[in-house]
Amino acid sequence: MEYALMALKHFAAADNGIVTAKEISERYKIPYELLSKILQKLKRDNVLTSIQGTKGGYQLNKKPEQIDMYFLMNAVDGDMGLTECQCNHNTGGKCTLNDNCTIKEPVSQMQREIEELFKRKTILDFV
Amino acid sequence: MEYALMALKHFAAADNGIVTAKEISERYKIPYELLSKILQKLKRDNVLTSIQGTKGGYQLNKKPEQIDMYFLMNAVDGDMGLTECQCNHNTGGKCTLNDNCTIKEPVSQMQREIEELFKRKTILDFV
DNA sequence: ATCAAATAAGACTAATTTAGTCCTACATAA
DNA sequence: TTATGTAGGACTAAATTAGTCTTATTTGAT
Repeated sequence: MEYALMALKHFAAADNGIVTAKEISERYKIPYELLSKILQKLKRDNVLTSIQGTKGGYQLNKKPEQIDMYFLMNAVDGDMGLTECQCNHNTGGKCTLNDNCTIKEPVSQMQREIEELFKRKTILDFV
Repeated sequence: MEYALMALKHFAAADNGIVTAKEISERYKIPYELLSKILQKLKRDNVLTSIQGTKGGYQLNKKPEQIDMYFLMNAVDGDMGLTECQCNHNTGGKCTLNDNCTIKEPVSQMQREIEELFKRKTILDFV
């Protein structure tokens, strides 16, 4: 996650310029292949666009203020959740405790509040 | 964490009564030894008191509204943090990226906001 | 005294997750 | 045709975590 944020901050500062994975990797001492994977995920979720070949690289596809932390965490780290069951709450989220869980409602309430907080934070807050 | 919350909800409902690990474990189908460990942690951090021997068990040591989620997560799951470096921020928190980290300030700002949210939530919200 | 029912706690296991590496394929500008 | 880039799958090693096993200790009751 921190790698994604640092990279996106860099893209935001580069202001629509094309930047390569190698540049970012060297500049911030982030393992190249690991960073590549992260940038590919960001591309897959349309946060970045990519240009292949020589003179290729990545480019922001959204304004910094349009990229929020909730979206980012789901894109980069996978579903985020307060508890096990809240993790996949948007993919049908099965609760392993089933009938025995006594805290479904307050937990999902809290999950909503966390999500709101994360949705309010955008890359703009990181530049 | 969910086990701790369910247990504490049960204690709150039992209203200062003594409850054994076995009771809770059977009632909610929580593995006995695992639950025991959790209750011991809660005791270690003075959320519960324990009474040994026959007729022993655990008892709430604070009012539900005095037990907040931030404290709880630290007690049960260990330090909680948005990022690696924020995890042990109260134990000197070393950042593995050192000088290369470009997002220290906004990350710790966000960490503070998360902590505030967690501190506002107490067991009272779960009963 | 002894027994049963409880907490206390350390050592261990198995499964999962995750950071990071390795390798190969493909795209493209010069 | 070559150098430089993205794309992506397979793999490894380390850390984490849920859960188990075992042993010790406390204490009320018979």
